[in-house]
Amino acid sequence: MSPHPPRSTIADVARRAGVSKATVSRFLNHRDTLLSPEIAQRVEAAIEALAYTPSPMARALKRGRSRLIGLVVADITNPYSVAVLSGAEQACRQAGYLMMLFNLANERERESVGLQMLSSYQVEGFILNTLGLEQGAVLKSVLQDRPVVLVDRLYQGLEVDFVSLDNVQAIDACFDHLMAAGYRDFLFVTEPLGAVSSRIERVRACEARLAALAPAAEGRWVEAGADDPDGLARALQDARAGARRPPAVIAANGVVTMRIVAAVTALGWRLGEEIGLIGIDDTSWAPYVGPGISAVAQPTDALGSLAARCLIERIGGLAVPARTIRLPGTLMARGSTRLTP
Amino acid sequence: MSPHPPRSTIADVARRAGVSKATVSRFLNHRDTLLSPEIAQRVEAAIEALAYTPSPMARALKRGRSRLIGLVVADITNPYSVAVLSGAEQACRQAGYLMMLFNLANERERESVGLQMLSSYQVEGFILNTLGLEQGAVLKSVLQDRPVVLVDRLYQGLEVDFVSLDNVQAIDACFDHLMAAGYRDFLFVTEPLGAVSSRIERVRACEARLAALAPAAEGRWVEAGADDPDGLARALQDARAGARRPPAVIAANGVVTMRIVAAVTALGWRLGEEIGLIGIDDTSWAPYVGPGISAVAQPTDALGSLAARCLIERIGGLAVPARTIRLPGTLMARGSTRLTP
DNA sequence: TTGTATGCGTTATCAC
DNA sequence: GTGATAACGCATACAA
Repeated sequence: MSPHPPRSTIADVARRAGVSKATVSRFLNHRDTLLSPEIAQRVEAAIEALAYTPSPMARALKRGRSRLIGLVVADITNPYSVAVLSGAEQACRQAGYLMMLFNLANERERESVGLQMLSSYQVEGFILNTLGLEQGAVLKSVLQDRPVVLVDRLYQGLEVDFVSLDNVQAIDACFDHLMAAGYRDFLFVTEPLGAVSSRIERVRACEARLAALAPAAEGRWVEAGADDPDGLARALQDARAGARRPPAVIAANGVVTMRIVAAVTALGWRLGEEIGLIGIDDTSWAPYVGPGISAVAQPTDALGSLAARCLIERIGGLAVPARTIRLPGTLMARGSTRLTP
Repeated sequence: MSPHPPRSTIADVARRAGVSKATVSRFLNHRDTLLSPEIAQRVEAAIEALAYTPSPMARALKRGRSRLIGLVVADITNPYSVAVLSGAEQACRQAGYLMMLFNLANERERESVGLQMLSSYQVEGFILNTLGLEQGAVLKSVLQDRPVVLVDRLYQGLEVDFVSLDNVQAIDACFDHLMAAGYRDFLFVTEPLGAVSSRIERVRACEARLAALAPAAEGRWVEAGADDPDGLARALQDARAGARRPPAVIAANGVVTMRIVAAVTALGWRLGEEIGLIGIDDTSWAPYVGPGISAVAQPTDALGSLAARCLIERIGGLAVPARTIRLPGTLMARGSTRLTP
């Protein structure tokens, strides 16, 4: 008695139905055409009886196509990544693809490993949301001309479809809201820029808007890593010190928003009183921290499903130039930007 | 010119190195033994030159073993799931396994689909954190005697390794802390019980403790689904109405904690003043909502990596009776349970 | 120590 | 319409 009652194969089905393997295969793949109803019946019954399921592995080996899509995320701990992932996964599933996930856990050494791994599983395409440090050339070789779509982060020298938040619109929305609320002194806080395009874009958008607003309003930006909470606290204090009225802080994403909340709490300040706060990424907790934290919600679901759809189109053979899709964010005004003069 | 420069295979390597395919295969699998250094050199060089990577698919097909582990999570949107996943993924990786993820998105129809899918990819074992509604018998058939370890949620009629928070200890820790803080009136809030064993265990632990504490303390428990915020609000009001001093609410998990925070906010109450709150699951935002929310932190990383390790032991052939591993939680005391009489 | 041959579960190309 | 048969990329029993 074998411990693993081995899965039934196409051969088993063929035997039981009294037909050839080829016929069973035809039933599986071209059920509609080329099959006499009587035989189809028998095959179907045999499949049913044996609880037969095709082996995607063998199928992929033979066909060269795996019905697999590879997703690389920078950090699955980030709710943004998960939200995008959910959207993408749904779209993939609807199109009959399965998603293989590779999480970088923010370690850039893992980037090429992940790509290799996914690649070796014959994924038909990649959705990438990575650290962006790999060289374009290296990247291209492991990608092997398979379709790629980038989410949120652009790769230098890789001209492929790109789906992302409209960072300029999002930053502008923050400033519009803040100006209307009466704020005139600003501090933009981002994670260390590195080579991450979305971070850079947001900073640039911020600088541009600040330049346009001067001299009615003024501000600057700082990087705040996880390792230096004191630096962030000092930056906040400086912002307050140099301002006539409460300044407003703009957080580049949800992670930074949390760090700012921590710093503000440590300083004993109240959001919306001593300091204003708005951030990109609307998190589940934003409404309940302090007086509620204002935020620009990203259309994460749409981003994910669009990315998947673009990729699947490419896999299907679509050959148009690289597309860039920018989706607008939605401003959620809450107490943290209700300036009380 | 073909669009996909096809990946090089073992045959290409063999040709380039001037050896047989078998030799290359030996180099790959038994590098240490059975190989003359000179030939090994040549093979290695060829592999390098061609950037050859073995096809895990073909390998799995031949060997019957895929080096894949299937993980089914109830809801990837839940940070608890992600945290466990991270821990498990790391352990798998260290042991040379790749994890295939299937997210149920809380839809129970997907449960059997997911199992089938993973199963068809020849995963060598399963880590399951599911909705728990599938029949044991059905389950067994798709599992096909492959090793399984359950995380957080027990399956009726499936005697396999199980890794989870020590729910009794966690609930007791809550009560100990709450009693010490001076609370005497309690309300335990859980997601609808359904067939989810962890929810049931926590309620039972709560009932037991309440019974032991009576009549010095008293309380009850309620289910609070996402669809009925009013019901939760009423339950909270009832709890306050019937109590001499502020009652304490115990949330069965992070999701419920968030719902309670929303309800308390809507009622205009302050945590730690009109009402106490402690919850299982220490979330990133817990320290920053109101005066900070007390919580019992789950050792999510350890849970995940233990689950993976157990599974890998089983895959390796370990044949001991089903093990049950319960890890203690860690109480984080914050402002929400600082009773101010 | 190395090469030859076979088969893993499929699909595709031929015949019939 | 349907059935042999080869091939996908690899690992292994066996022969040399």
